[in-house]
Amino acid sequence: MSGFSKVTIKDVALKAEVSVSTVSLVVSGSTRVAAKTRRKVLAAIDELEYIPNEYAASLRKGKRDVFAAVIPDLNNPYYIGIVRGLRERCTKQGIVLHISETLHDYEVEKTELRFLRGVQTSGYAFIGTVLDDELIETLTNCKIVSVDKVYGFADQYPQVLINNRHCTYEATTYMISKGCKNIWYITPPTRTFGLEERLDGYRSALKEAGLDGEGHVCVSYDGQMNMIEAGYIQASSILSKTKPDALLATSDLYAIGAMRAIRDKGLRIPEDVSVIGFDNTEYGRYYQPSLTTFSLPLVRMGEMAFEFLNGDLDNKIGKLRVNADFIIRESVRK
Amino acid sequence: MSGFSKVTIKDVALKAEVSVSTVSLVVSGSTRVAAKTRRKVLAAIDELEYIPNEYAASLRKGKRDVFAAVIPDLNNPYYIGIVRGLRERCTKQGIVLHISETLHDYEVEKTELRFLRGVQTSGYAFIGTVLDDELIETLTNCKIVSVDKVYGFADQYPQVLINNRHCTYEATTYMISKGCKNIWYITPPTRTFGLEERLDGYRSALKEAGLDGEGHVCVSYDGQMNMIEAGYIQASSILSKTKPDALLATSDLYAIGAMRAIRDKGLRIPEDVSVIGFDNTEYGRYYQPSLTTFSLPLVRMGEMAFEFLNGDLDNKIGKLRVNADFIIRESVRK
DNA sequence: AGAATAAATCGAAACGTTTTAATTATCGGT
DNA sequence: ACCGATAATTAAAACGTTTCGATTTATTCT
Repeated sequence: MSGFSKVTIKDVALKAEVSVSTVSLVVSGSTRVAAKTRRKVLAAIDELEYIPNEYAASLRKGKRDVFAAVIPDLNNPYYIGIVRGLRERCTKQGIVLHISETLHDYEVEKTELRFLRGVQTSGYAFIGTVLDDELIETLTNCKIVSVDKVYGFADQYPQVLINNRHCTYEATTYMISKGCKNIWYITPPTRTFGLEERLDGYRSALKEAGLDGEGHVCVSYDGQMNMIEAGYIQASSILSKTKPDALLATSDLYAIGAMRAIRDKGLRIPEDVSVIGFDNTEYGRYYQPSLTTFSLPLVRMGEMAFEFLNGDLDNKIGKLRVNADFIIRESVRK
Repeated sequence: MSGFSKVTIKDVALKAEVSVSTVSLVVSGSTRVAAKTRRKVLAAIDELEYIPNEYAASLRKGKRDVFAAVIPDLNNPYYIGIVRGLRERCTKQGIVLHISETLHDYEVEKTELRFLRGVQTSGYAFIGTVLDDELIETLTNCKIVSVDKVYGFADQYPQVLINNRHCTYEATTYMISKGCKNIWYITPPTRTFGLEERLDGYRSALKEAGLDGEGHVCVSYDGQMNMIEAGYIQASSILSKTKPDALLATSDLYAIGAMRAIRDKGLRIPEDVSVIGFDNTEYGRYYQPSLTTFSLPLVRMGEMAFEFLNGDLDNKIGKLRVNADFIIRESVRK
């Protein structure tokens, strides 16, 4: 625990018999300081265990490089993958990444955003987050990128998106090709652009095959964080009113809940009902039967978000599409 | 996006026709300012969209209340639950919680810790993290608490622990009572105190029952982050060399991997082999068969960690035990 | 060797707050 | 209507850096 260290740059300067400015130069790795003095300073720093005060530095510099990853839920492996890509690049560049879990709670969003603005956060990655316009508008002097999902006036900001429409289209036609006729779709309320697209892909495929998809959507309730449970509830509700032979879910987590619901009804997967998820989680992969799903390049998506925030992709203000791979496993009938 | 706002306290003071100090007083919610002036200031703040600069404030105040949650892996629901309890309390108190994911990577640990010291982090919660002595020693002027697991000289710091020994003992005797005889235990390397205790509980139960437990441990490799896969690999290796009738795992995630391995061998759960996990994750709950496991008061544990850091539990420097509940479901034979 | 140039170092001013101590305004009691 | 006390306000110093421009020291070129 030790004492009240509080070693400042001044102490170092004193010990190294050199000016404060020189120490600062050394610390920031400037080249215009003689090797000999640098050594002296470094030695002093080492001995005194000097740690630069971030607050003072950032205050003077006018900003610190802080990026924020705003996600709804730490429990969703989907978000975590993206965050990981973001974080790796951040630490590589000495940028601090602050992770904000909002739980879709307005109060939390507000306080987190307040803090983030206070520390002059220069880059915000909103991941699967729908933010109040009012809240978004308070963000000034910074870069914003939206990953996969999207808030109200999102078109003002760059987005990294997956080929949503194509995925659900492919999944649905795949099921149809295996003989499924009564295909239901489990999704949260589609207030977001990405989810809208997914729904659209699903419907198009049904329509093309001459099947009716209008009623075959089951929306889980808003703000539901316990996703597996939500999937269970939604699937149960479907099963109680009809006899589907296929379920398509916008998340592996929904799918896992759904599979359990199917089993609880005494039905078999995939013989009686086929299931397809989304995200290629470890959970789906090791479930029994293993889950057919889409694999998203999550880490890469996080990296792309970083590149936007970091100005590497500067002028390309627009959507950046990323491909999801269809992973065929055991949960759809042969 | 807008311009270069950069509204400072000075601007507010100017607009409200009042001194800088008064604005500061208002912002910090002091009572010694007249209602009339307060209104004026508040109006100015509102109009100018003033956001206090955290850096300046913290620099002046000497510290900001920042706590850190250091965890190895964001993908483990176990850690996330604890973090959530911690975070809730933090935001309630206006304390910022910085989440550090280390992936057990020394370099990451070092840079994260460096940043955290720079922002004068006053409380560190190490969750499931084994930190280098050298690294820990650099932490000064702050509170430290260790949750569930423990590093080298941990006894200097308070810990919140679960009743590990009791859990594994109970799980093992339970399996024995159901007729299991060849019970294996899947655990990561037991460098940590908590895991040591768990192993001990398992061994005691076996010994008491006159069974040999010495060889019946399967250690997954170090630093393995993909826990389900690790469980799968370890269980496969067990199954290839012997014919266990029960598997006990230190995490639901290991157990899920193990269950899949068992199935892949053509064996049934629980008829051929029983499985018990740890942590009571959603995944285990909805798996088929649902997983018998231990439910930990994760959120409460996070809250307790907070209380230590916040000084609420001040003098009690020691271990704080928390009970885990045995959740009996379908994965153990009747 | 001396002037001109380059390299290394330094002093001091800022960055935007909080806080202490001092100043000014307000109030209750006579 | 005045005094003392209390409430409200303020000026100015400090927090620990970075950075600009200036100064000193070393190097190069004639």
